[in-house]
Order: sequence, then structure tokens, then C-alpha cells
Amino acid sequence: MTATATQDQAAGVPDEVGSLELGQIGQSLGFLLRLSQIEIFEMFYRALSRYDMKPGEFSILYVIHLNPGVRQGALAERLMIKRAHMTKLIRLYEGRGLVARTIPEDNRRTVHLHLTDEGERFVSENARVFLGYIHQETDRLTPAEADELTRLLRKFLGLEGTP
Amino acid sequence: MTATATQDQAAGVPDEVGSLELGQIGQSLGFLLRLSQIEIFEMFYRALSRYDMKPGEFSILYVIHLNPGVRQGALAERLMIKRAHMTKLIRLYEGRGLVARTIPEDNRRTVHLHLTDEGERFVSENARVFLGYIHQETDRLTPAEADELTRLLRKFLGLEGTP
DNA sequence: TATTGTTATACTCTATAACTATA
DNA sequence: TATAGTTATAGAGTATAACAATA
Repeated sequence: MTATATQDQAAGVPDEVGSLELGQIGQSLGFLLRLSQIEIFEMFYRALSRYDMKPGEFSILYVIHLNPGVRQGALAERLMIKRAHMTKLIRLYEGRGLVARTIPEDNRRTVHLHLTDEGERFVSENARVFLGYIHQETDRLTPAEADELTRLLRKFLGLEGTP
Repeated sequence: MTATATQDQAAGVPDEVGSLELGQIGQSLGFLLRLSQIEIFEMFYRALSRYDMKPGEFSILYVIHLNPGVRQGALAERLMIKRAHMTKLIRLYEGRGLVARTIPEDNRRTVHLHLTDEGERFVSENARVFLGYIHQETDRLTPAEADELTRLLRKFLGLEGTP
């Protein structure tokens, strides 16, 4: 295929998408991750757009749900969201009545987060469809391959052995 | 670890990042891809920031280099970049003297792209360090695991068997 | 002096839709 | 009428730096 694509170009034949040569970029983890993420987002919106819930939004609320009282900075670090950005997001969820912020007496610099009753309701109402979707993400792979893919990504991220 | 994190929270013990419970989100391909991409970008800028070259920028020029005369829309589709966005990028590279646009006589709706001499020079000067970087992306994995990871991502993307 | 969160600002990427030229 | 590219506009996500409060 490599030779063909280049020959076609040399011969002035208009290429089509499928025959486009990617070279070593096609083996780049960064390139493949970018394409995969776009693909996942498109799948997500095809499947779940009617639920008016973004992946990032649900993720943050879900992790607060699993870790009531989590410190805002720790949440940001784990989710690789900058602290300044996390402030905006949390204030947004607070404004929507989903998250409550508390400042503990023993360290008044920190902010602890938990879900309001409405936030808990939001998570439990959406968890089934959202978490169910997670298992459909990898339709093109066998179950064993899907497991292996997540295992490798977790190892790449140094997430092995963590919850 | 699941029980511990929750217990700690219930006991009011401030959690730290490493003990944060991610639940099923930690198995989500979308979540892992997002974190992995951030990680790759950070590695990239740590390693290559002095070269004043962004991954996306090099990718586009490299693929034009491999497919001289490629139609702009085909390039956009393959790289999953919206046509409107690709127009801006190509105009930018054209303004920097790296890319030339030609409109073929037989179909004057289309734009064919190729690198200028300076564009070719840019790619050949940067290819070694950029493509060399690609092979360092997966330091935390064994070579076999890195191969398997890219293979699985390519299969997920339906890129198997394409160049 | 270091940590935690906040505010302000700006930039990149991307989406959408309307538009032009061409087929 | 459909296709390819362009233009204009807006929004999301994120980065940076300066700042305040607290330790």
C-alpha cells in the first residue's frame, strides 16, 4: 500500500481517504489517542446526547459521589484538570445545586466536596446509562482485547494497582 | 482499596490523590484516553518544546509530504479535522511558505496540496527528532506491550490493514 | 515561605452555519 | 442539486499569572 499511494500521487491520480499514506505517524501513540478520543466522543453523542450529560460532567460528579468530602485539589490532580479550571467547574455545579463545598475548621485553606441530595439523584439516575455505555465503547474489539487495551492504558498512565 | 477509600471518607479522613476511588470510570476507555493524551502531550513538550513544533502541525506537513498532491478534504477526513478548520491551518502554513495549494483544471472545486521546498526542508529537518520521539512515548510499557497497545488502538479505529 | 483555591485574561481547538464557486 | 472549500462567529477547554487567605 505504501508504494501504491506514493505512485498514485506521482502519477497525478487523485487520492482517496482510504489510500492515504500515514507513514510512521500511523504508529504514533499520540496520533492514535487523538483519533480514538474523537471516535469515542462521537460514539458517546450518538448514544447519549438525549440525556443532556457530558462525559466530563458525569465523571466529576461520579468521583465525588465515590469519595464524599474529597479535597478539590486532589480531585483536580487525579482527573488531570487544572486547579483554576476545577474551580470554575465546581462553582458551576454548585450553582446548579449538585455539589456542596465545605471548608473544614482544621485547615481553612482547603475545600471539601460532596454531592447534594440532588447531586446524588443526578448520579444515580444517570449512572446506569452512562456506565452501561462504557462497556459498549469497545464494540470493535473482542472482550479480551478490550480488557487488554484498558490494562495497557492504565499501565501507561501508572494507574496499575490503584482503584 | 474500594472499601478503604469510602471508609476513610466516611470517617472524615482527608483523602490523598493516590487513594482516590475512580470506580467504573477508571475502566472507561474515554476516560483513560483523555488522561493518556494529556500525559503524551506533557511528555512531548518536556522533550521537544525547544523545537517550536506542535504535534498536529508536524503531522499535517508529514502526511502531505507522504502524499504529494493530496486533496485538502481527504487530508481533513483522514486526520479527523473539520474542513473549516483545515482551511485555516493550510492557509497558515501557506502563509509561512511551507505548503502550496494548486487547483487542478479538471475539477476546479478541489484544492491539491504539496510542500514547498521550504516545507520539505522543515519536514526532513524535524522528522528525525519527531519520529524518534514516537518510539519513546511508551517508556512505561515493554516493547511488546507498546506494539499491542498501538495494534489495539488501530483496530479500535478501524485502521487495520491501512498504511 | 509554601499551600490552596480564586480571579482575570487570553489562546487553541473545534463546531456550526451561511456563503461562493464549481460540477 | 450536490460537492469542495471558505468565511464568520461562537463556544468549550485549557493555560498562565497574579492574587488572597491560610498554614
